[in-house]
Amino acid sequence: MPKNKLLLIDGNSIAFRAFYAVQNYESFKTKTGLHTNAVLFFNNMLESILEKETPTHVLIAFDAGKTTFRHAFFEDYKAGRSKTPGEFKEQMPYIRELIEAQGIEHYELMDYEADDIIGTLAKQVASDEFEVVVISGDKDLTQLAEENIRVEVTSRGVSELVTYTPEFIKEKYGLEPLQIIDMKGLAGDNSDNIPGVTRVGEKTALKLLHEYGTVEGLYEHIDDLKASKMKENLINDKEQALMSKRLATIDIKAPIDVNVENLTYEGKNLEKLIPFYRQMEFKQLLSKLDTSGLGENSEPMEEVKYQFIEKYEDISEEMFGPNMSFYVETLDKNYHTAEVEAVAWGSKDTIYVALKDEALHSEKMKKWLEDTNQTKNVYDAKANYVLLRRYDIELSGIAFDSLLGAYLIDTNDKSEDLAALAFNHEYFLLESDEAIYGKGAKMAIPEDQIISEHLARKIIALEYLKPVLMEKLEDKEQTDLFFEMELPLSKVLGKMESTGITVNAQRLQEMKQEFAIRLKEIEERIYEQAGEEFNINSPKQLGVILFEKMELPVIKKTKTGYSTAVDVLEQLKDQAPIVSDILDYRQVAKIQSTYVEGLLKVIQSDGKIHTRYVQTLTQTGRLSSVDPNLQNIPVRLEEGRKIRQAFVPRSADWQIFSSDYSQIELRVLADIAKDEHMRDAFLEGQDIHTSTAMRVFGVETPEEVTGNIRRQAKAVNFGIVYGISDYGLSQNLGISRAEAQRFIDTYFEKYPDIKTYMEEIVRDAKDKGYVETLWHRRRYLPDINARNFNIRSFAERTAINTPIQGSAADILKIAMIEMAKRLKEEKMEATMLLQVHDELVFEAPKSEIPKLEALVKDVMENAVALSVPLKVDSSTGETWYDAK
DNA sequence: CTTATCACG
DNA sequence: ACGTACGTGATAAGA
Repeated sequence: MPKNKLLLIDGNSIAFRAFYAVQNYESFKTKTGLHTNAVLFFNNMLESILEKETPTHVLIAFDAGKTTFRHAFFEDYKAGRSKTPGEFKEQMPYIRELIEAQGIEHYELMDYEADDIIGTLAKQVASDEFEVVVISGDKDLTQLAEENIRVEVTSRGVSELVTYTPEFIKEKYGLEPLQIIDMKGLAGDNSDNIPGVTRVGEKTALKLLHEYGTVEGLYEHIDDLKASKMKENLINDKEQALMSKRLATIDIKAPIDVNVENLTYEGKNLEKLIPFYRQMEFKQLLSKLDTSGLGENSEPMEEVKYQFIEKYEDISEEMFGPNMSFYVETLDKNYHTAEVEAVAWGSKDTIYVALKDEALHSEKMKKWLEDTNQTKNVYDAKANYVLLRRYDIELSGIAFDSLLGAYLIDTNDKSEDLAALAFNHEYFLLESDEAIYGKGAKMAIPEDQIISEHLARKIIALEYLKPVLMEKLEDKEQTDLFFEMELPLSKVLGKMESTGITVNAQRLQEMKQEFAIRLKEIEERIYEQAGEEFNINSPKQLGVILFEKMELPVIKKTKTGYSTAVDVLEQLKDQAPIVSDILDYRQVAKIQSTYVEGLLKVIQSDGKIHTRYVQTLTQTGRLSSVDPNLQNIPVRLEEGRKIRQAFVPRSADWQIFSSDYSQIELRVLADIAKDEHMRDAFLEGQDIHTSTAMRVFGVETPEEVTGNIRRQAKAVNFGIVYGISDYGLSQNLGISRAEAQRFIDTYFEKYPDIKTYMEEIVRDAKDKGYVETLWHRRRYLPDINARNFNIRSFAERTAINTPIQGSAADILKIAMIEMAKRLKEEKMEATMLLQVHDELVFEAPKSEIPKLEALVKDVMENAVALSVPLKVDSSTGETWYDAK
């Protein structure tokens, strides 16, 4: 019969170590703002110990009561400890809950410490039949070590354990385990405020104990010691030494009421652990749990039933119907070029799977996908629109998209695939793509049956998700946002992505040559001034040259060394001409590598660039653009702006047309905050920054507003939108903080409604835990009640900014949908190409431009009705550069 | 795979 | 007193 093994864990000390296992515990937090770092690391540590020790019995002991029997003879026991942080305290109840869910007993005894419970039980139980393992973050426990008691002490946070057996203690200190108490008696312990003997530390104590064995032994022979300061101290502190020893002695006769037979460990309690992990938002841990046998979404899955389609000719009309789910698998994220690995469709009990793109060659499939009345339920509608278009299929009749739905429900959802998304919505039956295909270099297609089953299960997950997500959308009043805005938009965006924008590669090649020559020139000048060659692109090497070799003053540092960012270099420009050259080099090198070479690399065989808009990423509702990013093509500096000359219309007699909203965020703010002064300025068509300048700086007429004053007012307006701070504004304007604060004070005095809005939205966010746009797009702000000033302030600024930036994003989305509709109705050739947050870019036959201009203006300005007018500025040109 | 830098709204 | 503006993506270095 295998030996029994009792695991005894010091709950308090491990919890404490777990809490301090990470520096920044603010990033471990639930949506409602509860910290979870200690719970998480406690859990991880517990699991790793259980796995390593495979105990038959487990108990976790906790301290209880404010005073223990130790306080009875030493008031100041554990005094002077810094207060435990509230972020730690709030997690203690959850740690107990975790322990229960892990299927483990915990115990505490009034006025006793965990040490005493552990000591008593360990000594009771340890025998040749029962091995005992003690886990603690505290070395005190090592006094318990004996033949059948092993003590493990954490080191380096909670990641490693050091084993204390009698042999180890002998080797390390030359002591028996029990002499650990004598060592504490003499040397004391700062953390528990055990005094020990004055000026005696670990080293002296060891020396004395090697000689005399115990504290008592030492005092018996105290007269043998040579006269010394130490001897005096020992004599003076005799009582204190004896008391200290008593304090450090673990009570192995505590009146505990625990029977080891009740401590058997039989594994996790999944019924408790799953909801608990969910509450803690431990998604990683959840996904690793074996959830088989737990309710209907986690029933052990017998083999999934599906019909395997060998050849597209085998596809028949009976295989299709309305209200089915559809899924196309690609391994590469870029659906413009990705190869199709498998296609699946069907409903809960009838599922069809075909490998590769076989199914997409079926005319019946095409007919079903294109039929608006044959509704389909998908994951990532936009990807499907674009990908199917490559097979000459115009997807239509999309009734639901789980990816889009989950994003609206929680913009924070970082699910990498359908399995993770489903998991977040209580569906546990789908394996992750990573588990099926692997990742990185090891990514590969498994055998036919594995991938087919995986796809079939995806269909089941999609069928499950639709009603679940719909209900959640309804709860949040987001059904309109979903069905009227995001879902129609996905079709419009898909069209734009498929269309792509024509790029003049030759123009880019010319620029590449020119820039290469210029870089060479600047490079040589830099090397000459530096007196050596080095990698200018390396901030590290550049820092050495500028701040060590050339001894320029260090203005700012980064975590890793000297900062060489623009604002720093700008300040150093006058001190050494090399700095200007470096700035030039940086500017040109950026344009060359990111834009000229970067764009050349992504021109497809059709001579166009096809970006992908990520519709489910930003926290505010904006789009983002990847592969390549076409939303950050240079415009501010002439040098870079020339890149836009390479963006051209599809044919010679067409033109590029661009329209952008003027001051859309400030208009949205004026509307949301109901500020009459700002609203009047917009209603009267005034220049908003001039108007702000007049009010804030007390200028009588617009003519008197100088360029500089307007610039400052503009910075204040920007600051307002971002959730202003004196520091931020002072940095931006290069003024003092006090001055910046005066600007802000005056601004709020002149625009009291803006001030009220900011206060109200922050209060509202603290109250509800989230903020919303005008169209109910929601962003949760778990940090809004954080105790840490910086973290809380950041959340407060976000609360101010998100409804503004987000509502502006909503407006452009509405305009885009309407624009696509009108272009179709009017049967125009003009095509929408790009969206850059407040700007839409089109291409159109020259002859159509006047009509397009009127139409775009009408659609954009009337997309929504705010209490202030919306205004657009438009321009046309032979290239994107010329449309300015 | 993280850090610093810099491009855009 | 605390130390920052809001939202993104791509590139090159250097662990």
